Amino acid sequence: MATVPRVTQPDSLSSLPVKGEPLLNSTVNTLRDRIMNGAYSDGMLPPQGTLCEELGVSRSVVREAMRQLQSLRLIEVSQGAPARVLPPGSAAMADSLHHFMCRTDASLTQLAEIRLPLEVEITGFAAERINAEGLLRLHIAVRRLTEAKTVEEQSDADLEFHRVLAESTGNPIFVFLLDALAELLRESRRRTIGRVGISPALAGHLAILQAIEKRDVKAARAAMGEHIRCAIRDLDPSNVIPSNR
Amino acid sequence: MATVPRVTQPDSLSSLPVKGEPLLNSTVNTLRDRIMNGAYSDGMLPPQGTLCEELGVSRSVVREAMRQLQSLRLIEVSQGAPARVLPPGSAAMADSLHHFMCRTDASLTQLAEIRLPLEVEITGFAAERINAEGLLRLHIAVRRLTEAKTVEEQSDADLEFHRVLAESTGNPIFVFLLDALAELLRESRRRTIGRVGISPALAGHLAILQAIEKRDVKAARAAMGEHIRCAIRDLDPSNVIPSNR
DNA sequence: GTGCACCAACATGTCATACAAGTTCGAGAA
DNA sequence: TTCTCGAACTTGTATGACATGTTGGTGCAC
Repeated sequence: MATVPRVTQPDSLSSLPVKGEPLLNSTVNTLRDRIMNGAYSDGMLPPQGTLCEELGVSRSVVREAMRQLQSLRLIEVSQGAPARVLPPGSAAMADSLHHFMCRTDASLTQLAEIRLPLEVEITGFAAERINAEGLLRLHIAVRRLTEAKTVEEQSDADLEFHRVLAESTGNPIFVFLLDALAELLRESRRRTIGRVGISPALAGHLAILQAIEKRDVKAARAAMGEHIRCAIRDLDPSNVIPSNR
Repeated sequence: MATVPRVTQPDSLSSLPVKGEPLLNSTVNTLRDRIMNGAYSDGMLPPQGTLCEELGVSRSVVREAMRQLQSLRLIEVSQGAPARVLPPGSAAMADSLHHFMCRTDASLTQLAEIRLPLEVEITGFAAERINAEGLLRLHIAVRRLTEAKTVEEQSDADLEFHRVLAESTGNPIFVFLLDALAELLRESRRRTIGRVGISPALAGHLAILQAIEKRDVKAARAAMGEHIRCAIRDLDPSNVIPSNR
């Protein structure tokens, strides 16, 4: 791939203490930079006591900093064991989206309105870029959907199909965004499948797969558009997203 | 508008202490629920000491909980003054997107690949749903772009145009997502404008505005698609997003 | 009376210490 | 060899103390 602008982590100067800035801020920045730069590549953070000595701050500051990193989903802390670095994922984004929707009274229908263009675009790229392995995974996902016994399995197979498409774009941000949306639509989707069955989803997936195999971008986009619009129609108005995690 | 599924905050039971769960978790949940439910509607949280008594926990716990809410961008804390509730915004999402892009080496070009379908869809909805006030604001934004002296003003006018379109969809999630993307593309856009001038942006905006005034959804979408693709072409490969906030 | 400077009360930031509770891992028993 | 158990380590919570920043009112100067 050609040289392309990247989101980089400039030389981390954040360690040097800034006068007037709370100690906590620089501590958070230092730890975040270390994590982003791949220090702690074994996934284990040093114990809080060690960090205190290294950074020259008290355990309160280290603890509060780690709490922030925990909410950012950069690390996971549990009592007794040292904190672990989490792999990059969509959980943080799902959190922020969830909070936003709760506080602005946005509806699931409006969320699906965002999903539509994303999935359509993903499908278009996938039709252009998918490789043999991706096609195989799509076939497997379709088969899993037909053979799934429980609603849980059906929902998983459905999600897997869309995820393979997103991965086939070669653009990780598509996967990231789709995951975040899926997280919020998860419960809703499960109930929809339980109510209307898998027929609509299966028909949609087959049409999409067929178009993709022909490398027909236009038809693939159209099929996905229809598939999503159909899913929106089937949205159960009583479905809500639970606020607890 | 019809009755539609909403993201709701179910009756907050999270206050009841769960055995084995760290005190901190329930404290975070309690405070978050209170904020989401509109307690503290004056925007001011009680002092930490008061919260300690109310929740029956020590100040350490309250402080760590507030740190988490701070990283979630739900509150803002500053020394000396009590913490304030922040209005819902896209900052948290921009954070998570930023972290994800840093850790996965995603490029700005890939980010723009996501922006394309979103903006096109937004423009389509805007062409259908925009009202007189929205049209007026679009005209003003175009005029501001032509009359802007500094790169800063140009960049602002550019952003304003896209923001009005997003707001015209009536779907707050579009605004939310676009804001988060814009935050990351901000520096890049500024440099692009400084390098290639406003002519391409201005031409694009005019074409879009013209199509929207005719309520021509197809033409509006096409014009926005061309506009964004043009912006992607002009992306300066040397542009990077700074990691500090 | 009006406006300013200043100070007291208050709130948060940071530190130190102590103990409770959970995890890990090796020594020793079966 | 395998299982059990406990010591050492690590995080969770509480408390008290002091530093630093903010707020609002008092009282002086004009």
